[in-house]
Amino acid sequence: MIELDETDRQILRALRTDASLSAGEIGRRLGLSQPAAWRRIRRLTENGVIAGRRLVLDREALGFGVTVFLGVKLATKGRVSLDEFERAAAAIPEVQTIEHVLGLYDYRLRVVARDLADFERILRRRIMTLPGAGNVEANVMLSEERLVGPL
Amino acid sequence: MIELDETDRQILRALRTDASLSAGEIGRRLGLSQPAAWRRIRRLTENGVIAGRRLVLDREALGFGVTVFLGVKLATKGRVSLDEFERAAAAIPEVQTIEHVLGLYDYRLRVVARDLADFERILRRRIMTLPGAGNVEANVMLSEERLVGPL
DNA sequence: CTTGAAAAGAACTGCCT
DNA sequence: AGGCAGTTCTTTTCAAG
Repeated sequence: MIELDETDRQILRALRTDASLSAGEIGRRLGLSQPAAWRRIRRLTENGVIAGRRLVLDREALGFGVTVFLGVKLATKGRVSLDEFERAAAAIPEVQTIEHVLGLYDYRLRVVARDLADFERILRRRIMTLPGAGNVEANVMLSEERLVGPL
Repeated sequence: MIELDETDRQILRALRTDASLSAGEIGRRLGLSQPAAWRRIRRLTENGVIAGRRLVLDREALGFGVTVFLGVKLATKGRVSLDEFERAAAAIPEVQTIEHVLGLYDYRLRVVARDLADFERILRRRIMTLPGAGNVEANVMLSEERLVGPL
């Protein structure tokens, strides 16, 4: 675990909302010089606190109107079947994330589809046929609020 | 829905993995000039396909070793209680995302905590006391694979 | 830590095919 | 739509306090 001071936290708070902010702009907001802010950002990147910068795409604009969360309980669980399941799930283009979890389910999948008819096709042809897949439970996303989380 | 050609898709594929790539670098990879790539990126941003650029933070490096997915079924559901629930949930710092879903649950929450003891504190003190919260089901994240999804 | 300056690179503009 | 040339701005590094 890496120790951060309050200034580092403020930098991360600003950047996680908008990663396109320049070091100069960050510095202006926090009362730091441009090089000071830049050095801190570089340090946070080097020590791994900043793991990357990603584009946020508008799924609706891309024609994916439906997002579904799947909870999958495997029928048979050996180490081999976990790897097998993950590889097969990762090969489905509509699957956005694969989370291995402990609890009622074994895996949580985030799946996008053009519409519900498209989702049904994916569910029947791709998800239900995943190796080892037992019970599958689905929740259709109505709205999402992306918060930032603690810092 | 916005129509994209194959070049636009290639640009998005490159940027969604690493949003810090410059227009020039993108152009080099696709055999486009820097202004051509830049104009396409601007167009994608203006028409809303690119919704933003976000930092990816390493939660472990920040001292949050535990991520838990909660499925929450509300006890009473009126429009008022949905808003109330969302506002109260959003006020919990450890809550990273709030998804309103249709299915077995009403809400899915992504929660981070320093460790399991910390999570128990959050669950008992903050989650269980959310207005309208009925059944709460939890899945502890073991590992996560972030894929990109279709394009 | 700061300021200032300089070099490199990226962003942006206008004009051309 | 794309390319080329040029301008402006930011990033990045360095020197010095």
